[in-house]
Amino acid sequence: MKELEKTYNPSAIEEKIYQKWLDNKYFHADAERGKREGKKPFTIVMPPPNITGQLHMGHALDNTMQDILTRYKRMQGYEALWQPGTDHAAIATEVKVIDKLKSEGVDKHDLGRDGFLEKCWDWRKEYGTRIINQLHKLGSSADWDRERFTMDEGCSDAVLEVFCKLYEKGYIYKGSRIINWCPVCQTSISDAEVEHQEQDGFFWHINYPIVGEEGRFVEIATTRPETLLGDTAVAVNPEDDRYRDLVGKMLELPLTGRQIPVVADSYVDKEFGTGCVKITPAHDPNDFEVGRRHDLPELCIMHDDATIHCPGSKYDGMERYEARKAMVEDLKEQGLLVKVVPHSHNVGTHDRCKTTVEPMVKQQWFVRMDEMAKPAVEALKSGQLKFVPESFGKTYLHWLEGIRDWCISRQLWWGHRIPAYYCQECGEIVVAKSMPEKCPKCGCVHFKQDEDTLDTWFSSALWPFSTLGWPEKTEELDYFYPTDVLVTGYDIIFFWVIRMVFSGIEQTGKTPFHTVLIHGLVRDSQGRKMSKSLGNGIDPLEVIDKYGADALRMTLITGNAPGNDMRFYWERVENSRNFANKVWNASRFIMMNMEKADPEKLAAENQQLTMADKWILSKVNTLAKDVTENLDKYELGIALQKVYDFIWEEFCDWYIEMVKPRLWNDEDATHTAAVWTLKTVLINSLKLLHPYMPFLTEEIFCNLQEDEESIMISSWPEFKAEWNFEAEEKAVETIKEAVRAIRGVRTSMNVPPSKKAKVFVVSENQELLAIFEYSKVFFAALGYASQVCLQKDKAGIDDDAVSAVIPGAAIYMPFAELVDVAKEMERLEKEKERLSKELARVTGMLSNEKFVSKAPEAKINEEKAKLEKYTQMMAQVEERLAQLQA
RNA sequence: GGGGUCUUAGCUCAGCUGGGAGAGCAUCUGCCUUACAAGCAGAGGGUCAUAGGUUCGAGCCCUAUAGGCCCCACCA
Repeated sequence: MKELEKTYNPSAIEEKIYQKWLDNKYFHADAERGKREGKKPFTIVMPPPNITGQLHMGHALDNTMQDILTRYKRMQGYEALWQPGTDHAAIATEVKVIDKLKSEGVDKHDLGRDGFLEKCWDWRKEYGTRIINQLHKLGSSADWDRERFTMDEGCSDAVLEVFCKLYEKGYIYKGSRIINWCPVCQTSISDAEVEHQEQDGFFWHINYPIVGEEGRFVEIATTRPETLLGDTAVAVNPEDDRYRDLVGKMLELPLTGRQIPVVADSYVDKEFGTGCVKITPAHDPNDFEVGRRHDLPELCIMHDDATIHCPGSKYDGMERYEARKAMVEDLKEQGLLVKVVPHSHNVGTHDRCKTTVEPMVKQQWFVRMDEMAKPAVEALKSGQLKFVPESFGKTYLHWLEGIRDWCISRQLWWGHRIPAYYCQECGEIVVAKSMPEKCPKCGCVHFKQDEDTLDTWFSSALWPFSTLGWPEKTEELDYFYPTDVLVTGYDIIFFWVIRMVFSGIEQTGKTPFHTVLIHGLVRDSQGRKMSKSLGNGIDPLEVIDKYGADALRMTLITGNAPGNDMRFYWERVENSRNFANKVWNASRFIMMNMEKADPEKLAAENQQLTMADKWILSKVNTLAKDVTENLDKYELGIALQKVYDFIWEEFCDWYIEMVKPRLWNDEDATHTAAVWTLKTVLINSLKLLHPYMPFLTEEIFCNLQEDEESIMISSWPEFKAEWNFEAEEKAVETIKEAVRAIRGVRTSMNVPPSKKAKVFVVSENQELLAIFEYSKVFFAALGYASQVCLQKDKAGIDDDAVSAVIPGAAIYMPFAELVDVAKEMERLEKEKERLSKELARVTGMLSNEKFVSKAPEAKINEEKAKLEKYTQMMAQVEERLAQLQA
């Protein structure tokens, strides 16, 4: 057996251990093996990190949770697959590559499509594995042999398959609709990618002259005067008496000389603004709808970079805000600007670059959502899909119920190119997995593929099954799909979770996972979001470097409930590190004692277990049951807290201290039993801790047992009936209570630990005395006793001995020279007060007829037992007080 | 405008189906006791936001109020 260092040093072992795991293929899940051995599958698909990404705290949390679940299930005997991979991150990567090229003085268009894509693949080669390597440092036990990429061959096949199927079904269509346009990224984006930000702006009130009625105007109010150039009507509410006569009349659109009609549409709110709304169908989603209802022209007045497109006008070519300024000036000059009122309103921005989004009418590809949303809603309502915590199910439903068609085409080069081909002769659109041979309509053989690519989420929506080989009928798909749990942050429910659910149901007929485990954000110590611009981000790799991966993992899981944000404190990492060190040192102690033990005796089946041994076995047994239950309910934080409390308090602070006298005494007949129990309980604790702290537990587990290969492939502790010792549990609790009482008294009297005292335990309960008799060895040690005397009465105890009362017994310590009678009485009075409070509560309950008649019997009996206990203790305290007063 | 969520010790947060309020850090008091000072033994500290209600019993369930945070939303 190897001697352990005095303090745990994670950096010395983590890499070595991880390499061992990799070498032994412990992370590898195998469908064939699982089937052959009759194992149940357990599957998690890793949310694929972007190839542009670097490990941040969000990843660390997300992956730690997944790793805990995977390791737990693997130890339970499941064929556990944690399917990893990376995402091509269409727009994010394209932007990064463009930036890189820019720094080299190269423009994307200079390279051409193929040249640019080559640069993107170079990027992927260079950075695609960076984050994967960082995930290794965290201890992630994903099956790296199965690592996938959203643009690899298989995933791309899945994309083609889905696109073609949905197109045939009529769920994908190409159309001219209003979409969100990012003028900086020069692409359309989906609704989910638009962030609404409250901005201070103005309401410009403008008069539109009524044609043929000199001096009469319609006053409209707008927050975007520059879109005036695209107005093709003014709308009023049909119920609005003020403007009833105007409907059907023509207005002269200022600055353009064009004439536009007044239309009536119920969309207009009479109470808001002036009740007259300028309608710009090509640049506002609402106006677009109004325009379609009234068959209005859609006049596009902007270029893709958001400069004004208005040939023949002075504003042509101006930047949008510059044009606004100029137009307001001109309106003012013409006397058409009525007033300017400050007004704050929501502005849509692109979540990636924060540019104000420009709604535009463009030809784009869309996924029809109405039909596919229905089964996704049903999946949740029927319970096939469950969110943890449940409240996020409401978010999910709410979003699905209001869902609009999904714009999936992007004017980017990096991504899956849309498999639509246009006949060069007749313009026919053919959607197919590859370039068609000839046009089904005209027979022409020249085609041009659509220039656009797909939204990056189109491919990640297929991730749970595309990674398993779909659309091929692979063994993996058959065995591991549907997957079990999806772990992700609440910020990604709309983008990803919803799309995986409806895609999974549509393509495979099955909900892709039964549980979505949601976590929150890791914030800085002041509760702020960690961000690059604030510079407040904490690098997980730095934490691992300083304190070890296990400490980081533990910090991220402790004291956190699903779905809640958490704050990151270095103090908390220190605490985690301290715990790792505690486990380390306890193990070190145990190993030192194992060395001295007789290996043959230690290996024996029948150990001569003492009360204390049975107590701790019973405790670790219950712990295994509890932790399992909590893990099954995804209560990772609670489960860890229980392991922590058990190891630190019960095992280290109590049990180890209890067995020391036995270990130091070679003559003790139960010496080996003590070592055996230490080892057994430690091993079980390590196993329960392993999912959380894989490195530490592996290192100790293997040092402790040279014949064991890895804790990873050991079996998860299960509750054993033969380790259930209720009587011993109760007995040890009594001893602990006595020890605590003694320590309390000693501290309050400032007795130094070096000063031992004779301890008398007085009780009329023979059974109780027997327990103390049996526990004498460690009771004396823990209670700083020079000698323990057990007796039925107070014979031979000095009147001025210090005393304490526990249920069923009184404890006396003769500290003649130290006793301060006044202080002693004060303490007893305090105890009396406490007891009378308890008694009042219990008697109150028990004398309440309604309680007695309605509460469950177990509860009533529990209270009755307490009444007895407190009454008895009270009597002893009172007796002692009377004695001192005498 | 709609929805969600939170308010518990000085700080940050746990608290499972309702049955005597917990942790870490911080504070105070003793201890270098042969695994660990990254430690040990004690202690103090809470009208569980407020007001009602349901219940034998509420931190937990219901209603309202106040404050904080988040998400969604087409009010120009």
